[in-house]
Amino acid sequence: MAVETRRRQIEDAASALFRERGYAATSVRDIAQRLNLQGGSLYAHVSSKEELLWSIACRAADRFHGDVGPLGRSDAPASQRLRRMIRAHVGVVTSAQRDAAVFLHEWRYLSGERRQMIAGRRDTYEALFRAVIADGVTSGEFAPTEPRMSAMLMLSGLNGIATWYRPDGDLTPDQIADQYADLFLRALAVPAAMPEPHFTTRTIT
Amino acid sequence: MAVETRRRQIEDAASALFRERGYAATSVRDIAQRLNLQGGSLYAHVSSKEELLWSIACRAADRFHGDVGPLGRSDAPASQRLRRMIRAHVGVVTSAQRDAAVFLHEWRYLSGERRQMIAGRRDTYEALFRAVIADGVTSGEFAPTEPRMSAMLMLSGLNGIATWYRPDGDLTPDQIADQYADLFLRALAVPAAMPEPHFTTRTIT
DNA sequence: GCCGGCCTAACAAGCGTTCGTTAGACTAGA
DNA sequence: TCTAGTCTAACGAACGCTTGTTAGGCCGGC
Repeated sequence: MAVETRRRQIEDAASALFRERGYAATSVRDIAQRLNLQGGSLYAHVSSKEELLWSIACRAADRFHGDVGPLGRSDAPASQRLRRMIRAHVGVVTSAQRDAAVFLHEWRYLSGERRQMIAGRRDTYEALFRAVIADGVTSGEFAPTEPRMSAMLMLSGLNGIATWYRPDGDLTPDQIADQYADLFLRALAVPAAMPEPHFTTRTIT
Repeated sequence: MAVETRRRQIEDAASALFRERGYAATSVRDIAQRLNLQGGSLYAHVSSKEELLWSIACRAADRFHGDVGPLGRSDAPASQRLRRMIRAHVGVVTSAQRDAAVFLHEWRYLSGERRQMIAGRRDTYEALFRAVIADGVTSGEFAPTEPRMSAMLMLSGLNGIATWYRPDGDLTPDQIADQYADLFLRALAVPAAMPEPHFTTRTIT
């Protein structure tokens, strides 16, 4: 309990510092100082600096997959799924901003197996967006496009939010998400010139 | 001459390493090793590690502003300017990939005045995109949108290319740029459903 | 013979991590 | 109720190593 709490405090302080200064530029003593501890004292709760990074990256990955994954696997129309995913993704990025930034940018300082694991979860997550876009294309909801590229574009854009979002800014996460979703969905929409004969046009290969 | 060349070699090696491992995780000895030198020997050509980072960030900033800036300030229609800017930006990102990545991600390890200078050039560059989008909106070429957000989205997407682009991949920079431009311009386009009446619709695309 | 370019050697500072120790709180037994 | 034992959380010093940087000397080409 008290141990658990302390551990969380350490992870939170580390998460903030890793985001502010980067993993390599943050020392164990920096983290300890935020909690008014000595450097060595952290090792009662943590087995190494890298394991700390690993924990933070994992809990961020959990949130992304947990919040966004199910929305992508529902059987709603692709455009609807996509909009919901975008909203959820922006939700994670803004509410767990520090963790998200660590997951997105600092994971590469992990080594070996741990690094591969996070890379794998990243890939799986990206594949989720690719799949929904591909679904929309084959169902005729979206204009033909290279899902690989549009998904990368979308995720780069969404992840950029973690860089510039400020909780005290004048835009709520949902406002941002909706505007982004509008832009993306318009980018993917089939040109209205010759409107599709409405719904269940699943037959396009 | 020989000095200039050596200096360039050092900058290039440093640029590659800063991109691969990050500035803080790259040691002066690492850089020297790439050129079969001893760590201390670099200091005949370089006054500090940070000055090296500064040089690399500057030359990247020069390329972005030099290649893209003029295109944004021409008096062509906004959509045309934007497409050209995107192509040029992707050109820089792919042809000076390492420098660009350093400019985009490692500049924050600069301190004091130098850091502010690069941040300023970044802001100016972003403002260029915002301005073109705003132009397009007021001229009726683009649907009403928040230029701040659409510009951030665009730049996040374009800069993400620096992360995943591989010169030996199966997409040329121009192909990537065109696909991205298509997506962006469709996202910004005024809905064709009820076309604007007047405004001398200068042909888009 | 000078001088640019590189070497080796050293420097102080800081790194992640370990370890013996301690202060305080809790618990059990007499 | 005292006391002995145990547990926890942290200290603070030290370890071996790496960091950025400096200094002095050697060598080859003008």
